[in-house]
Amino acid sequence: MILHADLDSFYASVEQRDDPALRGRPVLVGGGVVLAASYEAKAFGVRTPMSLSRARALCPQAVVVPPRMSAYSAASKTVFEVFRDTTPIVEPLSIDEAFLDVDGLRRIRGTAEEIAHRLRADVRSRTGLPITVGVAPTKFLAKVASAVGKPDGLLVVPPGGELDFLHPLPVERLWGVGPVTAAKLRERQIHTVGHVARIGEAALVAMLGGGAGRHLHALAHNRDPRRVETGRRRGSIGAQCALSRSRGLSEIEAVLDALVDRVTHRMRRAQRAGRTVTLRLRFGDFSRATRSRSLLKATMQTSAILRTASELLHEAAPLIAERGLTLVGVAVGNLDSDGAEQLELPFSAPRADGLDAAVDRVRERFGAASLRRAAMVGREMNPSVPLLPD
DNA sequence: TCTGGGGTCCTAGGACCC
DNA sequence: TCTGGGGTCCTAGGACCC
Repeated sequence: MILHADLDSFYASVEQRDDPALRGRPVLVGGGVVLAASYEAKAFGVRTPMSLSRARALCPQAVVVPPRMSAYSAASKTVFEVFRDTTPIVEPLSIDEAFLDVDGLRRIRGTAEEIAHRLRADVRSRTGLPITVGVAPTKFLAKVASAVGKPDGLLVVPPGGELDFLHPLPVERLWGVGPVTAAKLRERQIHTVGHVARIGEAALVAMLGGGAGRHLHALAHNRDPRRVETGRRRGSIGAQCALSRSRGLSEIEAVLDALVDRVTHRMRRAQRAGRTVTLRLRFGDFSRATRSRSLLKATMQTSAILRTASELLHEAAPLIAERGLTLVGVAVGNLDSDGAEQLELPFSAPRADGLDAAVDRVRERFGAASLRRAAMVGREMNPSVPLLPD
């Protein structure tokens, strides 16, 4: 059985924990937008992400507090310690939720339900925060169960009872159904998960495309073979900033400079180098665009990443002049996947067999594309390195 | 419903390679 | 000289998640 553990209104709960005056009252955490709302505020229809002005209109008596990210990080750290004390197989999903695999613990720790019960009590006593746990045979169903069990609850879907639980739920409960897909389904009078399960895979594929169609068909039948995976690493690190008024290119460059600085600082702290720089843009009409470029070699150097981001920005200048910019962001991806670490590996091994054998090893291990890249990197660092025959 | 900041995954075409 | 099938990588966009 799999547990999905999800803290309730995480940021708002931390605020209520740390300031007794906020307990029992509607609390909104946010700046321009609601990042979290306490259950007292949700009762008035406040949701995330909703503009703060609209949230105040719905719930005038709400207390608004600015976010304190360091407090939330600290609370999250303690919660994940409780998770890892429960089972070594923990897969974090975000700052406030994770999957836990408790198969194999039965003889020492009891049934999944007993473990979940204790987990909730441990989180409560060690952090003072409410948490909801869903228990089910699959990841997907455990996540649905925790959503249905909120707030401060425990919901177990017993083996054999999966479809009875799942089929009456609205289609929006399916993982991967957002506003666009929900609208397409509702257009065809499909409102429940049970209905999705009945209409057949071919019809879903025709409606939503191959990937999404097969995915939803499988979930609606509770077919989800994914294991709880430990040790997953992020694929990208980024930062972005909404712009309240239109600015000239030089002002945007200054913002970009600060964003790149933030990103590379985080990359160095995480010891990750990246090879693909992506510039994210959002315009006055809320349309979006991305521009990206892959470097020859993974880097975490501010200068190299800023230079690339700046080039991309100038290439997008006509688009920005035409539509006006409301958000700029930068992300670095391809983290450590194909960069310096791998390219250096075959050459650092002791070798008496010379360059040709090393070239063969690189080709065999990483493919021709990496070999070309290695050759280019080599020439960049030392132009006297001969060009390799392919 | 007038929209923050951090991410993931999928699709699709074109370049290039064997 | 022309052709094909299979594969990787790059770029861009889009939907979705918390």
